Amino acid sequence: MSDVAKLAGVSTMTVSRVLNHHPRVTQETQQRVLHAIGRLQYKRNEVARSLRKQSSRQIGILVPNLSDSFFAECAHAIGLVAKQHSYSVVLSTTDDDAKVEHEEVRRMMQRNVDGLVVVPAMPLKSTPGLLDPDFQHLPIVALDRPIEGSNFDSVVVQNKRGARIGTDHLIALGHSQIACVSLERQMYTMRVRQQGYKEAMLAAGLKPEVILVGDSLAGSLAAIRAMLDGESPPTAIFCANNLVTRNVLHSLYRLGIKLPEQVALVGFDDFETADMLTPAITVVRQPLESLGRTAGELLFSRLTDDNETPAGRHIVLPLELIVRGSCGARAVVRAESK
Amino acid sequence: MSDVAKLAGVSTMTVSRVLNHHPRVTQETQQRVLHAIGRLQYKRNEVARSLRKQSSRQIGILVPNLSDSFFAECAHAIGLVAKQHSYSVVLSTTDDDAKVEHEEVRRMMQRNVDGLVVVPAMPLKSTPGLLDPDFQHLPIVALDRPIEGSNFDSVVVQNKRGARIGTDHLIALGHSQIACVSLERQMYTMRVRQQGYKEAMLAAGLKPEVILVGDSLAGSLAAIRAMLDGESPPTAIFCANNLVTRNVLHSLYRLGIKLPEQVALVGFDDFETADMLTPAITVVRQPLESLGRTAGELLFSRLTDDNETPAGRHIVLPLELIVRGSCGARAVVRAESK
DNA sequence: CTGTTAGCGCGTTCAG
DNA sequence: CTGAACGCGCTAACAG
Repeated sequence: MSDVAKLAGVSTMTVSRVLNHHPRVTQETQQRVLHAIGRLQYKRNEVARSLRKQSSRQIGILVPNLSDSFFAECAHAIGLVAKQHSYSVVLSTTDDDAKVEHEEVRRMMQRNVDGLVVVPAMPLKSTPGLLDPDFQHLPIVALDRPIEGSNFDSVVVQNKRGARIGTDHLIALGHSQIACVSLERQMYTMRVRQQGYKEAMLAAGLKPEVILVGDSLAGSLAAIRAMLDGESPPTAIFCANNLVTRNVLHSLYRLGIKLPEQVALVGFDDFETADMLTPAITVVRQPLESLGRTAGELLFSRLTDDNETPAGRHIVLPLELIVRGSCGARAVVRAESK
Repeated sequence: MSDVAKLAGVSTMTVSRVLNHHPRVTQETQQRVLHAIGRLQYKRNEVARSLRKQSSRQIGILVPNLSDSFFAECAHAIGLVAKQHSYSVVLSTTDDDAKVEHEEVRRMMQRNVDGLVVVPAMPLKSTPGLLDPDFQHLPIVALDRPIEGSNFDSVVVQNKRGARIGTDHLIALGHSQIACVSLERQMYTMRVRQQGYKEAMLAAGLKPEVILVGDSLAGSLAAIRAMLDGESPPTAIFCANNLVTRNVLHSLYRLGIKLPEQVALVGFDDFETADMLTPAITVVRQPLESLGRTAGELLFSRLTDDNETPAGRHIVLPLELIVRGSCGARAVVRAESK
C-alpha cells in the first residue's frame, strides 16, 4: 500500500480513502491512486483490514454435515446470499455434536466472523452450547431447528403442520393403521413432526404408533420387519425425514413389500429421485433453497440494519404436499372424481 | 493478552510462548500463565496472528456448487481433513465460471489462505484462470479435473478406464448399438469419458455415437426422443455423469421406455437411490469420500513437508463397476454360468 | 481535501 | 529463560 502511495505521490491514508470510496477525495488524486493501484496490481490485505476494523466481512456456516443434501442445499443458498454481499463464508461441520459445535463457534469467533448461520445440535448438559455468554454479541441465525430458550433469530418450516398434512393425506385415503417412523435421536424436528402426526391421528380417532429407529439401514430393516410381523401391521407409513424415508424404502424393497398395494408411504422432505422410483414417492416438500436464503438474508439484515430490529425474529416457511404414487392416491382421487 | 500477562506477572511475550508451546519456559511460569488464561477465559485472536505470521491456518475450497452431491461429498471429506489439522475452511462456489473462479481465488488470497483445493472451471481465453502468476506461490490442489498446462497437484479418477469398463459391460452383454450421452459443456471429465467410450466401441468394431445434451431435463428429453426415433435407435446407453444419468432416466420414464428390456443403461457415478429404482441402475462408482480426503491430504502434505516434494503430483483413483439391474446383466450372467 | 499519529493483537529479533 | 522494542497492513481520529 505504501508502494502505491509513493507511486501516486500521496500518503497511504489517501490510498485507503480511495479504496473505501471516501466521498471527499479529488477526482484527480483518485485517478492517480487508481492508476498506481492498477500498475502495481495492488490488492489490499483483508487480514490487516479485519484486525483494524474488528470485522472480517466473513460469515460462518455451521451444519451437521454436507453429505446430507438437505444441509448441502441450505449451505449453498446461504453462500449465494453471502456472495451477493461480497462476504466470504467459513464453513464447518458439527456432526450434530454439541461439543464440536461449541468449539467451532469459538474458533469462528476467534476469526472474527461477523455473524453465523447454524443448524443447532442438541445442547448437552455439560456444555453451554450456543447459549454460552461469550457468544452473546455474535449475531446468530438458527436454521431448521430453533434454539430453545434463546432469542436468536430462526428460520424453520411448518414441521407440525407438514406432518399433519402428510398423515391426513393417508387418513383421507382410508388408512387407519398408520405408523410414524422417526429417528430415535433427540431432535427438534423429529419431536415436532411426531407431534403433528399424533395430532392428526388423534383428531381422526386413530391410535398413533411411533417407531423409533437409528440412522443405519440395518437398524431400520430390523425395525420395519418387526413392525410388519406385529399383530396389527400398519397399512401406511409416515416417515419423519429424508434419511428415514430412504432407509424405510430400502427395507421395504429388501422385504419385497409392494408400494402402494401392501403399504402406502408418505415421506417428509423431497429427494432427488423421488419421482423416478416405482411408484414415485409422495412427500411433504421443504423449500430448501428458500430456507437457506431466508436465513442468510435474516443474518445480513441484522448485520446491516442500523435501526435496532427486535431480537428473536422467527420465520416459519410453508410446506407443500407433493402427491405421487406411493399411496395410490391418484387412483383413489380419480375414483372419487368420477 | 496483556491482561493475562499482568495477572500472571509476566510479559505478553511469555504468554505468547506458552500458547505456542515454546520449549524453553519454566514449568512454574507456564502454570501461572495457563492459570491466568483459564481465569480470564482468554482466547487468542486468530486474525492478529494471521497478520503477523502471514499464514492463517485456513484453507480454501472452491467447487462449482454444493447442490450437486458429488461436490458436496468431496467438500465434506476435505473439511474433515482440515479439521484434523485444526484448520478452518473458507468455502466458495464458482458456478463453473472461470471468471468467478478467478475472483474467488483472489479473494481467498487476500484472506491469506494457506492453500486451496479447487474443482477447476474451464479456463476462458480472457482470464488467466488458475494459472495467473499471482497464484504461483499458493499451494493449489486440483480436484476431479486436472489443470492443463500446469504443475499443480491433482486428484482425479480413472475417467477413461471407467468409461471403458462401463461400455465394455454393455458390449459383453451383446449390445452393439450403444449411445453415449454426455454434457455438451466443455469439461475435462466429459471429454475423457467420451474417449474411453469411443475406444471401447472401436476396439469391439462398433460405431460410437455421442449425444451431447445440456443440463436441463427438457433438453435431454428432446435429445433422447430424437435419438430413439432415429433410424437405428440404440439398445443401450452409457451416461457420462450423474446429472446426465438422472435426466436420461427421467426422459425414459416419461417416454414409457422400459429398462432393461427396451434399453439398457450404465451410468457414470453412483447416486443415493440408484439401487432402489426399478430396475436398480448399474453404475461406475466414484470413490467420493476418498477423492476429497486424498485432495485434502495432498494439500496438507505440501503445507507441512519441509523437504521439497516435486511439484505436480497426480493421483488417479480407481473406479468400481456396480452391476445392478439396468442392463439385465444378472439374467445374462446367470445364463452364461449355467 | 490530505497527511500524521497511533494502535488493532500478535510474534520475531535481539538483549539481558 | 525472560523482556523490550518493533512491525505485520490497515484505518480512526485528529491536524492542517
